[in-house]
Amino acid sequence: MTSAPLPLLASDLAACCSPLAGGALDDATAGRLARVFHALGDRHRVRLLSLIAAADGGEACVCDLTAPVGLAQPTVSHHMKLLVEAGLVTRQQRGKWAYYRLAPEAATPLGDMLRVLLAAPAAVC
Amino acid sequence: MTSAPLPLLASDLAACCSPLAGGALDDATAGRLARVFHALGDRHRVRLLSLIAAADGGEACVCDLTAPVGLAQPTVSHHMKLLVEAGLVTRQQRGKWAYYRLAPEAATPLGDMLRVLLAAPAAVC
DNA sequence: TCGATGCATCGAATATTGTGGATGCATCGA
DNA sequence: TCGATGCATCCACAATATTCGATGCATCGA
Repeated sequence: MTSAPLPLLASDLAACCSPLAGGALDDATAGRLARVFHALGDRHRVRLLSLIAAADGGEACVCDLTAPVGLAQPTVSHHMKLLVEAGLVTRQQRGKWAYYRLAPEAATPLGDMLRVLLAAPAAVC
Repeated sequence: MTSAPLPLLASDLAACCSPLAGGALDDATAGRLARVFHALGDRHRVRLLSLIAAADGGEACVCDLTAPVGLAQPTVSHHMKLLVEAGLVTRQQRGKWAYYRLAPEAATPLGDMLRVLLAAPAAVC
């Protein structure tokens, strides 16, 4: 994983959708998707995401998250950074606190799925 | 990543859905989801998946995949193993060839999304 | 102005992954 | 029976990720 504020869920993926090679995803598109999936490929990050989704007001600060996931504050901060870079979460600094909430641009298949999974994991069964 | 033929997409996730902690995913469920996402968190694997989806008859053998992704055969074999273990793909040995196809049990939010993404990446825009 | 608090970043140790050459096992056709 | 072919596994190396203590920067309340 490198960097780049990462587009992802919606808007910027628009820049992708280049000519498909025989119906299959081209490498660039695959790479973009993989970056989001990669961000979701850690149980702590999935947990963080769901904690935010379930949080009061749909937002949470790092201090709300460290205890539930059982990780140190710098570690949680690191994971949150990855989620933000993946475009899955937004960060808003309000005074002393940094509030995270699910990215709103998730009006995509991926976003739909996430909302379903995070809101009602029973639907997966 | 450890092992376990991994359940995933549908059926076995049924065993999950344990009592949710305050609306958030419990650790075990998060772990299960993360395992699937992790498998999708590599651009080559996303590519392999889409190549299979787009392949004639919906199935492909390793020999069909090495060239498009530009990886050596052992490497492709390794990635395919991960996809199978994640429950995203099934493997069927027919004579000399091993045929891979998308797992059918993908009648889940995750599966729906994958089908949309792989079939019509334009929908992501 | 000062101490306390919330977070991000840095740095370093450790653990996981991705990768492909070498190899071995089946299967197939001759 | 033999050589060729398709794959998986083994092994080792390089590249990445995860984790957290130490540290620094803001902000807040007194």
